[in-house]
Amino acid sequence: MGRKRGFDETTVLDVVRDRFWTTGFDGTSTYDLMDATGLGKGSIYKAFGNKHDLYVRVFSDYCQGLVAQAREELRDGPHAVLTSPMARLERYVVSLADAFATESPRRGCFLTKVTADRAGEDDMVAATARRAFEDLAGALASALRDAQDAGEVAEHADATALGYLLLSVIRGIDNMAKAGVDATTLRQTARSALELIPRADAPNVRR
Amino acid sequence: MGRKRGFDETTVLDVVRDRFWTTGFDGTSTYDLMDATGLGKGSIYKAFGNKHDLYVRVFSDYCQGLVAQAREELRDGPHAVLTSPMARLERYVVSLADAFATESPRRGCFLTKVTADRAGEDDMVAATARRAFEDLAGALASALRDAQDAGEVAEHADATALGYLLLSVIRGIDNMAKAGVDATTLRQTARSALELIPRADAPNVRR
DNA sequence: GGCTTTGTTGACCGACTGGACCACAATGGG
DNA sequence: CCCATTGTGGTCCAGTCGGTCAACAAAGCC
Repeated sequence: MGRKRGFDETTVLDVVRDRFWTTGFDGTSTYDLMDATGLGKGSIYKAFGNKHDLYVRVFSDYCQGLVAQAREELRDGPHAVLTSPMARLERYVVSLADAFATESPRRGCFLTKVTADRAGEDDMVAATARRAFEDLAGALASALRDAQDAGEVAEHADATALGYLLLSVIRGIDNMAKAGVDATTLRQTARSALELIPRADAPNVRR
Repeated sequence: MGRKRGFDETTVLDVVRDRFWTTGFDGTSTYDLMDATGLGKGSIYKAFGNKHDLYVRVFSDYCQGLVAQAREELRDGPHAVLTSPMARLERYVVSLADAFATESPRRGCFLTKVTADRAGEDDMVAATARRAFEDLAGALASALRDAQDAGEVAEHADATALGYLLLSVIRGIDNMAKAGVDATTLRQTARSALELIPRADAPNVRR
Protein backbone atom coordinates (compact mmCIF):
# COMPACT_ATOMS: atom_id res chain seq x y z
CA MET A 1 0.00 0.00 0.00
CA GLY A 2 0.98 3.64 -0.05
CA ARG A 3 1.81 5.80 -3.01
CA LYS A 4 4.02 4.40 -5.78
CA ARG A 5 7.39 5.88 -6.58
CA GLY A 6 7.36 8.26 -9.48
CA PHE A 7 10.99 7.67 -10.43
CA ASP A 8 13.16 4.79 -11.47
CA GLU A 9 15.63 4.10 -8.69
CA THR A 10 18.37 2.83 -10.97
CA THR A 11 18.17 5.85 -13.26
CA VAL A 12 18.26 8.25 -10.34
CA LEU A 13 21.23 6.49 -8.76
CA ASP A 14 23.08 6.62 -12.08
CA VAL A 15 22.53 10.34 -12.37
CA VAL A 16 23.58 10.89 -8.76
CA ARG A 17 26.73 8.83 -9.27
CA ASP A 18 27.65 10.90 -12.32
CA ARG A 19 27.25 14.10 -10.31
CA PHE A 20 29.46 12.85 -7.47
CA TRP A 21 31.85 11.56 -10.11
CA THR A 22 32.42 14.91 -11.73
CA THR A 23 32.17 17.27 -8.77
CA GLY A 24 33.06 15.09 -5.76
CA PHE A 25 31.28 14.77 -2.44
CA ASP A 26 31.88 18.23 -1.03
CA GLY A 27 31.49 19.83 -4.43
CA THR A 28 28.02 18.38 -4.97
CA SER A 29 25.21 20.05 -3.09
CA THR A 30 21.78 18.68 -2.38
CA TYR A 31 20.45 21.26 -4.85
CA ASP A 32 22.76 19.90 -7.56
CA LEU A 33 21.26 16.50 -6.85
CA MET A 34 17.73 17.92 -7.09
CA ASP A 35 18.54 19.55 -10.43
CA ALA A 36 20.19 16.42 -11.80
CA THR A 37 17.47 14.01 -10.74
CA GLY A 38 14.44 16.27 -11.08
CA LEU A 39 13.35 15.11 -7.64
CA GLY A 40 12.37 17.26 -4.71
CA LYS A 41 14.64 17.34 -1.71
CA GLY A 42 12.18 15.48 0.45
CA SER A 43 11.94 12.60 -2.01
CA ILE A 44 15.69 12.13 -2.06
CA TYR A 45 16.02 12.15 1.72
CA LYS A 46 13.03 9.86 2.14
CA ALA A 47 14.34 7.36 -0.39
CA PHE A 48 18.05 7.35 0.33
CA GLY A 49 18.68 9.00 3.69
CA ASN A 50 21.21 11.76 3.89
CA LYS A 51 23.85 12.85 1.42
CA HIS A 52 26.52 10.59 2.83
CA ASP A 53 24.30 7.50 2.75
CA LEU A 54 23.54 8.24 -0.88
CA TYR A 55 27.21 8.67 -1.69
CA VAL A 56 28.17 5.38 -0.07
CA ARG A 57 25.29 3.69 -1.84
CA VAL A 58 26.22 4.77 -5.37
CA PHE A 59 29.88 4.10 -4.70
CA SER A 60 29.18 0.63 -3.41
CA ASP A 61 26.96 -0.15 -6.39
CA TYR A 62 29.62 1.14 -8.75
CA CYS A 63 32.29 -1.06 -7.20
CA GLN A 64 30.11 -4.13 -7.48
CA GLY A 65 29.54 -3.39 -11.16
CA LEU A 66 33.21 -2.70 -11.75
CA VAL A 67 34.30 -5.99 -10.22
CA ALA A 68 31.58 -7.91 -12.00
CA GLN A 69 32.58 -6.40 -15.32
CA ALA A 70 36.24 -7.25 -14.75
CA ARG A 71 35.38 -10.84 -13.93
CA GLU A 72 33.16 -11.03 -16.99
CA GLU A 73 35.74 -9.69 -19.40
CA LEU A 74 38.61 -11.67 -17.91
CA ARG A 75 36.97 -14.96 -17.19
CA ASP A 76 38.03 -18.24 -18.64
CA GLY A 77 35.55 -20.89 -19.69
CA PRO A 78 32.91 -21.65 -22.33
CA HIS A 79 31.43 -18.15 -22.34
CA ALA A 80 34.73 -16.34 -22.74
CA VAL A 81 34.71 -13.71 -25.47
CA LEU A 82 38.24 -14.48 -26.58
CA THR A 83 39.73 -17.90 -26.40
CA SER A 84 43.18 -16.88 -25.24
CA PRO A 85 43.51 -15.78 -21.58
CA MET A 86 46.35 -13.44 -22.43
CA ALA A 87 44.36 -11.86 -25.26
CA ARG A 88 41.52 -11.19 -22.82
CA LEU A 89 43.89 -9.69 -20.31
CA GLU A 90 45.47 -7.44 -22.90
CA ARG A 91 42.13 -6.40 -24.24
CA TYR A 92 40.88 -5.56 -20.76
CA VAL A 93 43.89 -3.50 -19.73
CA VAL A 94 44.37 -1.69 -23.02
CA SER A 95 40.70 -0.86 -23.47
CA LEU A 96 40.63 0.64 -19.98
CA ALA A 97 43.70 2.75 -20.68
CA ASP A 98 42.20 3.76 -23.99
CA ALA A 99 38.95 4.80 -22.35
CA PHE A 100 40.74 6.89 -19.73
CA ALA A 101 42.89 8.53 -22.38
CA THR A 102 40.23 9.39 -24.95
CA GLU A 103 37.05 10.19 -23.04
CA SER A 104 36.16 13.84 -22.80
CA PRO A 105 35.94 15.20 -20.25
CA ARG A 106 38.44 12.82 -18.75
CA ARG A 107 36.67 11.64 -15.66
CA GLY A 108 38.52 8.35 -15.25
CA CYS A 109 37.31 5.71 -12.84
CA PHE A 110 34.91 6.54 -10.04
CA LEU A 111 36.77 4.18 -7.73
CA THR A 112 40.01 6.09 -8.14
CA LYS A 113 38.25 9.40 -7.67
CA VAL A 114 36.35 8.39 -4.56
CA THR A 115 39.43 6.79 -3.02
CA ALA A 116 41.49 9.93 -3.48
CA ASP A 117 38.60 12.12 -2.44
CA ARG A 118 37.29 10.48 0.71
CA ALA A 119 38.99 7.22 1.67
CA GLY A 120 41.31 9.11 4.02
CA GLU A 121 38.45 10.60 6.03
CA ASP A 122 35.71 8.02 5.66
CA ASP A 123 36.20 4.46 6.93
CA MET A 124 33.06 3.22 5.20
CA VAL A 125 34.36 4.42 1.86
CA ALA A 126 37.88 3.12 2.53
CA ALA A 127 36.59 -0.35 3.36
CA THR A 128 34.49 -0.51 0.20
CA ALA A 129 37.37 0.72 -1.93
CA ARG A 130 39.79 -1.72 -0.36
CA ARG A 131 37.48 -4.59 -1.02
CA ALA A 132 37.08 -3.51 -4.63
CA PHE A 133 40.84 -3.25 -5.11
CA GLU A 134 41.37 -6.70 -3.67
CA ASP A 135 38.66 -8.18 -5.85
CA LEU A 136 40.01 -6.51 -8.98
CA ALA A 137 43.56 -7.65 -8.23
CA GLY A 138 42.14 -11.11 -7.64
CA ALA A 139 40.36 -11.13 -10.98
CA LEU A 140 43.55 -10.06 -12.73
CA ALA A 141 45.58 -12.69 -10.88
CA SER A 142 43.03 -15.30 -11.83
CA ALA A 143 43.34 -14.31 -15.48
CA LEU A 144 47.11 -14.56 -15.18
CA ARG A 145 46.82 -18.05 -13.75
CA ASP A 146 44.60 -18.98 -16.67
CA ALA A 147 47.31 -17.66 -18.95
CA GLN A 148 49.86 -19.77 -17.08
CA ASP A 149 47.69 -22.84 -17.49
CA ALA A 150 47.43 -22.09 -21.20
CA GLY A 151 51.19 -21.86 -21.43
CA GLU A 152 51.22 -18.16 -22.29
CA VAL A 153 52.78 -16.91 -19.09
CA ALA A 154 55.83 -18.34 -17.34
CA GLU A 155 55.04 -20.69 -14.49
CA HIS A 156 57.53 -19.00 -12.17
CA ALA A 157 55.61 -15.71 -12.33
CA ASP A 158 53.75 -14.68 -9.17
CA ALA A 159 50.22 -14.21 -10.46
CA THR A 160 48.99 -12.51 -7.29
CA ALA A 161 51.78 -9.94 -7.31
CA LEU A 162 51.34 -9.31 -11.02
CA GLY A 163 47.62 -8.85 -10.47
CA TYR A 164 48.27 -6.01 -8.05
CA LEU A 165 50.90 -4.64 -10.37
CA LEU A 166 48.53 -4.45 -13.33
CA LEU A 167 45.88 -2.95 -11.10
CA SER A 168 48.22 -0.25 -9.88
CA VAL A 169 49.26 0.53 -13.44
CA ILE A 170 45.62 0.97 -14.42
CA ARG A 171 45.06 3.25 -11.42
CA GLY A 172 48.14 5.25 -12.29
CA ILE A 173 47.09 5.65 -15.92
CA ASP A 174 43.73 6.84 -14.71
CA ASN A 175 45.36 9.49 -12.57
CA MET A 176 47.74 10.69 -15.28
CA ALA A 177 44.93 10.76 -17.82
CA LYS A 178 43.03 13.20 -15.64
CA ALA A 179 45.99 15.56 -15.81
CA GLY A 180 45.86 15.45 -19.60
CA VAL A 181 48.91 13.33 -20.31
CA ASP A 182 49.11 12.39 -23.98
CA ALA A 183 46.82 9.52 -25.00
CA THR A 184 49.52 7.74 -26.96
CA THR A 185 51.81 7.75 -23.96
CA LEU A 186 49.09 6.28 -21.76
CA ARG A 187 48.27 3.53 -24.22
CA GLN A 188 51.97 2.79 -24.53
CA THR A 189 52.25 2.58 -20.75
CA ALA A 190 49.52 -0.05 -20.62
CA ARG A 191 51.18 -2.01 -23.40
CA SER A 192 54.57 -1.80 -21.70
CA ALA A 193 53.14 -3.31 -18.55
CA LEU A 194 51.68 -6.21 -20.50
CA GLU A 195 54.89 -6.76 -22.45
CA LEU A 196 56.89 -7.10 -19.25
CA ILE A 197 54.84 -10.04 -18.02
CA PRO A 198 57.21 -13.01 -18.27
CA ARG A 199 56.13 -15.32 -21.10
CA ALA A 200 56.44 -19.07 -21.13
CA ASP A 201 59.26 -20.27 -23.37
CA ALA A 202 57.15 -22.88 -25.12
CA PRO A 203 53.35 -22.86 -25.17
CA ASN A 204 51.69 -25.67 -23.21
CA VAL A 205 48.75 -27.67 -24.40
CA ARG A 206 45.50 -26.14 -23.15
CA ARG A 207 44.26 -28.53 -20.54
CA MET B 1 58.47 50.89 3.66
CA GLY B 2 55.17 49.87 5.22
CA ARG B 3 54.53 47.38 7.99
CA LYS B 4 56.47 44.11 8.03
CA ARG B 5 54.77 40.78 7.71
CA GLY B 6 54.09 39.08 10.99
CA PHE B 7 54.22 35.55 9.57
CA ASP B 8 56.66 33.39 7.69
CA GLU B 9 55.30 32.81 4.20
CA THR B 10 56.86 29.38 3.77
CA THR B 11 55.49 28.12 7.08
CA VAL B 12 52.01 29.39 6.29
CA LEU B 13 52.06 27.85 2.82
CA ASP B 14 53.14 24.52 4.28
CA VAL B 15 50.27 24.55 6.74
CA VAL B 16 47.81 25.54 4.03
CA ARG B 17 49.07 22.76 1.77
CA ASP B 18 48.61 20.21 4.54
CA ARG B 19 45.03 21.36 5.04
CA PHE B 20 44.19 21.09 1.35
CA TRP B 21 46.02 17.78 1.32
CA THR B 22 43.85 16.17 3.96
CA THR B 23 40.47 17.78 3.29
CA GLY B 24 40.62 18.78 -0.39
CA PHE B 25 39.68 22.07 -2.03
CA ASP B 26 35.94 22.06 -1.45
CA GLY B 27 36.36 20.45 1.95
CA THR B 28 38.63 23.20 3.23
CA SER B 29 36.94 26.44 4.20
CA THR B 30 38.56 29.82 4.62
CA TYR B 31 37.89 29.44 8.35
CA ASP B 32 39.82 26.17 8.40
CA LEU B 33 42.67 28.05 6.81
CA MET B 34 42.41 30.81 9.44
CA ASP B 35 42.49 28.24 12.23
CA ALA B 36 45.41 26.38 10.72
CA THR B 37 47.53 29.43 10.02
CA GLY B 38 46.47 31.65 12.90
CA LEU B 39 46.03 34.50 10.43
CA GLY B 40 42.98 36.68 9.96
CA LYS B 41 40.98 36.26 6.80
CA GLY B 42 42.03 39.62 5.47
CA SER B 43 45.71 38.80 5.82
CA ILE B 44 45.32 35.63 3.82
CA TYR B 45 43.41 37.33 1.05
CA LYS B 46 45.82 40.26 0.99
CA ALA B 47 48.86 38.03 0.80
CA PHE B 48 47.68 35.27 -1.53
CA GLY B 49 44.52 36.42 -3.31
CA ASN B 50 41.50 34.16 -3.18
CA LYS B 51 41.18 30.54 -2.14
CA HIS B 52 41.75 29.19 -5.62
CA ASP B 53 44.92 31.25 -6.14
CA LEU B 54 46.24 29.93 -2.86
CA TYR B 55 45.41 26.37 -3.82
CA VAL B 56 47.17 26.67 -7.16
CA ARG B 57 50.13 28.29 -5.45
CA VAL B 58 50.73 25.55 -2.88
CA PHE B 59 50.11 22.87 -5.46
CA SER B 60 52.56 24.39 -7.88
CA ASP B 61 55.19 24.76 -5.15
CA TYR B 62 54.64 21.17 -4.11
CA CYS B 63 55.10 19.88 -7.65
CA GLN B 64 58.34 21.79 -8.05
CA GLY B 65 59.66 20.28 -4.83
CA LEU B 66 58.49 16.82 -5.80
CA VAL B 67 60.26 16.94 -9.15
CA ALA B 68 63.40 18.43 -7.63
CA GLN B 69 63.49 15.71 -5.00
CA ALA B 70 63.06 12.99 -7.60
CA ARG B 71 65.90 14.41 -9.69
CA GLU B 72 68.06 14.67 -6.60
CA GLU B 73 67.48 11.12 -5.46
CA LEU B 74 67.76 9.62 -8.93
CA ARG B 75 70.56 11.65 -10.39
CA ASP B 76 73.78 10.20 -11.68
CA GLY B 77 77.11 11.91 -11.16
CA PRO B 78 79.63 12.81 -8.49
CA HIS B 79 77.05 13.81 -5.88
CA ALA B 80 74.96 10.68 -6.22
CA VAL B 81 74.07 9.07 -2.90
CA LEU B 82 74.41 5.56 -4.22
CA THR B 83 76.84 4.58 -6.92
CA SER B 84 74.61 2.22 -8.83
CA PRO B 85 71.85 3.83 -10.93
CA MET B 86 69.61 0.81 -10.47
CA ALA B 87 70.11 0.86 -6.71
CA ARG B 88 69.05 4.50 -6.66
CA LEU B 89 66.00 3.73 -8.77
CA GLU B 90 65.00 0.86 -6.53
CA ARG B 91 65.55 2.89 -3.42
CA TYR B 92 63.45 5.74 -4.78
CA VAL B 93 60.50 3.61 -5.85
CA VAL B 94 60.46 1.32 -2.83
CA SER B 95 60.85 4.10 -0.30
CA LEU B 96 57.91 5.92 -1.90
CA ALA B 97 55.75 2.81 -1.77
CA ASP B 98 56.84 2.24 1.79
CA ALA B 99 55.95 5.79 2.79
CA PHE B 100 52.49 5.51 1.22
CA ALA B 101 51.90 2.18 2.89
CA THR B 102 53.03 2.99 6.41
CA GLU B 103 52.17 6.62 7.06
CA SER B 104 49.18 7.24 9.26
CA PRO B 105 46.87 8.70 8.33
CA ARG B 106 47.56 7.58 4.80
CA ARG B 107 47.48 10.79 2.89
CA GLY B 108 49.62 9.67 -0.04
CA CYS B 109 50.97 12.15 -2.55
CA PHE B 110 49.47 15.62 -2.88
CA LEU B 111 49.91 15.45 -6.65
CA THR B 112 47.74 12.34 -6.91
CA LYS B 113 45.14 13.84 -4.61
CA VAL B 114 44.92 17.17 -6.41
CA THR B 115 44.80 15.51 -9.80
CA ALA B 116 41.91 13.29 -8.81
CA ASP B 117 40.22 16.13 -6.97
CA ARG B 118 40.35 19.02 -9.39
CA ALA B 119 42.25 18.33 -12.63
CA GLY B 120 38.99 17.49 -14.37
CA GLU B 121 37.42 20.87 -13.59
CA ASP B 122 40.41 23.15 -13.41
CA ASP B 123 42.68 23.68 -16.41
CA MET B 124 45.28 25.51 -14.36
CA VAL B 125 45.60 22.55 -12.03
CA ALA B 126 45.55 20.04 -14.87
CA ALA B 127 48.38 21.83 -16.69
CA THR B 128 50.53 21.92 -13.57
CA ALA B 129 49.86 18.27 -12.81
CA ARG B 130 50.59 17.24 -16.38
CA ARG B 131 53.89 19.05 -16.34
CA ALA B 132 54.81 17.38 -13.06
CA PHE B 133 53.95 13.94 -14.40
CA GLU B 134 56.02 14.51 -17.51
CA ASP B 135 58.97 15.75 -15.46
CA LEU B 136 58.75 12.82 -13.05
CA ALA B 137 58.53 10.31 -15.88
CA GLY B 138 61.49 12.05 -17.47
CA ALA B 139 63.54 11.78 -14.29
CA LEU B 140 62.73 8.09 -14.04
CA ALA B 141 63.57 7.56 -17.71
CA SER B 142 66.83 9.38 -17.22
CA ALA B 143 67.69 7.11 -14.31
CA LEU B 144 66.88 4.10 -16.45
CA ARG B 145 69.18 5.35 -19.20
CA ASP B 146 71.90 5.74 -16.59
CA ALA B 147 71.28 2.14 -15.62
CA GLN B 148 71.53 1.13 -19.25
CA ASP B 149 74.83 2.96 -19.57
CA ALA B 150 76.04 1.16 -16.47
CA GLY B 151 75.07 -2.16 -17.97
CA GLU B 152 72.37 -2.89 -15.46
CA VAL B 153 69.39 -2.59 -17.76
CA ALA B 154 69.05 -4.15 -21.21
CA GLU B 155 69.83 -1.80 -24.09
CA HIS B 156 66.70 -2.77 -26.00
CA ALA B 157 64.46 -1.47 -23.20
CA ASP B 158 62.49 1.71 -23.91
CA ALA B 159 63.56 3.97 -21.06
CA THR B 160 60.88 6.57 -21.76
CA ALA B 161 58.08 4.02 -21.74
CA LEU B 162 59.43 2.38 -18.60
CA GLY B 163 59.66 5.77 -16.93
CA TYR B 164 55.96 6.32 -17.42
CA LEU B 165 55.29 2.76 -16.34
CA LEU B 166 57.13 3.17 -13.05
CA LEU B 167 55.40 6.49 -12.50
CA SER B 168 51.97 4.98 -13.05
CA VAL B 169 52.79 2.13 -10.66
CA ILE B 170 53.75 4.66 -7.98
CA ARG B 171 50.53 6.56 -8.58
CA GLY B 172 48.54 3.35 -8.40
CA ILE B 173 50.19 2.28 -5.16
CA ASP B 174 49.39 5.69 -3.73
CA ASN B 175 45.74 5.27 -4.60
CA MET B 176 45.47 1.73 -3.25
CA ALA B 177 47.29 2.74 -0.07
CA LYS B 178 44.62 5.32 0.63
CA ALA B 179 42.02 2.58 0.57
CA GLY B 180 43.97 0.67 3.21
CA VAL B 181 45.39 -2.13 1.10
CA ASP B 182 47.92 -4.19 3.06
CA ALA B 183 51.37 -2.60 3.35
CA THR B 184 53.20 -5.79 2.44
CA THR B 185 51.20 -6.11 -0.75
CA LEU B 186 52.01 -2.54 -1.73
CA ARG B 187 55.72 -2.97 -1.11
CA GLN B 188 55.61 -6.20 -3.07
CA THR B 189 53.90 -4.41 -5.95
CA ALA B 190 56.69 -1.86 -6.10
CA ARG B 191 59.30 -4.61 -6.04
CA SER B 192 57.50 -6.57 -8.75
CA ALA B 193 57.58 -3.56 -11.04
CA LEU B 194 61.32 -3.18 -10.53
CA GLU B 195 61.96 -6.89 -11.03
CA LEU B 196 60.24 -6.83 -14.39
CA ILE B 197 62.60 -4.24 -15.83
CA PRO B 198 64.68 -6.15 -18.40
CA ARG B 199 68.25 -6.59 -17.13
CA ALA B 200 71.34 -6.61 -19.27
CA ASP B 201 72.77 -10.09 -19.74
CA ALA B 202 76.31 -9.05 -18.86
CA PRO B 203 77.21 -5.88 -16.98
CA ASN B 204 79.03 -3.23 -19.01
CA VAL B 205 81.96 -1.25 -17.80
CA ARG B 206 80.84 2.03 -16.28
CA ARG B 207 81.87 4.66 -18.77
C1' DG C 1 56.24 63.90 14.14
C1' DG C 2 53.59 63.78 10.12
C1' DC C 3 52.72 60.99 5.99
C1' DT C 4 52.55 57.33 2.90
C1' DT C 5 52.54 52.56 2.52
C1' DT C 6 51.70 48.02 3.71
C1' DG C 7 49.97 44.37 7.13
C1' DT C 8 46.32 42.88 10.24
C1' DT C 9 42.00 42.22 12.15
C1' DG C 10 37.31 41.10 12.65
C1' DA C 11 32.83 42.53 11.46
C1' DC C 12 29.92 42.09 7.74
C1' DC C 13 27.57 40.61 3.32
C1' DG C 14 24.59 37.89 0.35
C1' DA C 15 24.51 33.40 -1.20
C1' DC C 16 24.36 28.82 -0.19
C1' DT C 17 24.62 24.56 2.83
C1' DG C 18 22.56 19.92 4.68
C1' DG C 19 18.81 18.55 6.75
C1' DA C 20 14.11 18.72 9.10
C1' DC C 21 9.56 19.20 8.42
C1' DC C 22 4.97 19.95 6.64
C1' DA C 23 0.99 19.95 3.83
C1' DC C 24 -0.58 17.44 0.15
C1' DA C 25 -1.04 13.47 -3.43
C1' DA C 26 -1.55 8.88 -4.69
C1' DT C 27 -2.43 4.14 -3.44
C1' DG C 28 -4.76 -0.06 -2.12
C1' DG C 29 -6.91 -2.89 1.71
C1' DG C 30 -10.96 -2.94 4.49
C1' DC D 1 -15.54 5.33 0.40
C1' DC D 2 -12.65 5.81 4.12
C1' DC D 3 -8.10 5.70 6.07
C1' DA D 4 -3.50 4.20 7.08
C1' DT D 5 0.59 4.42 4.53
C1' DT D 6 4.00 5.97 1.61
C1' DG D 7 5.79 9.35 -1.94
C1' DT D 8 6.27 14.25 -3.30
C1' DG D 9 7.57 19.07 -3.63
C1' DG D 10 8.72 22.91 -1.29
C1' DT D 11 9.61 25.86 2.66
C1' DC D 12 12.17 26.83 6.54
C1' DC D 13 16.12 26.91 9.55
C1' DA D 14 20.47 27.64 11.74
C1' DG D 15 24.83 27.59 10.36
C1' DT D 16 28.60 28.11 6.96
C1' DC D 17 30.51 29.68 2.65
C1' DG D 18 33.99 32.82 -0.05
C1' DG D 19 35.05 37.31 -0.26
C1' DT D 20 34.97 42.53 0.86
C1' DC D 21 35.80 46.37 3.67
C1' DA D 22 36.91 49.88 6.91
C1' DA D 23 39.35 50.77 10.97
C1' DC D 24 43.61 50.27 13.05
C1' DA D 25 48.88 48.99 13.59
C1' DA D 26 53.63 49.12 12.43
C1' DA D 27 57.29 50.63 9.47
C1' DG D 28 60.51 53.86 6.76
C1' DC D 29 61.00 58.47 4.39
C1' DC D 30 60.98 63.33 4.66
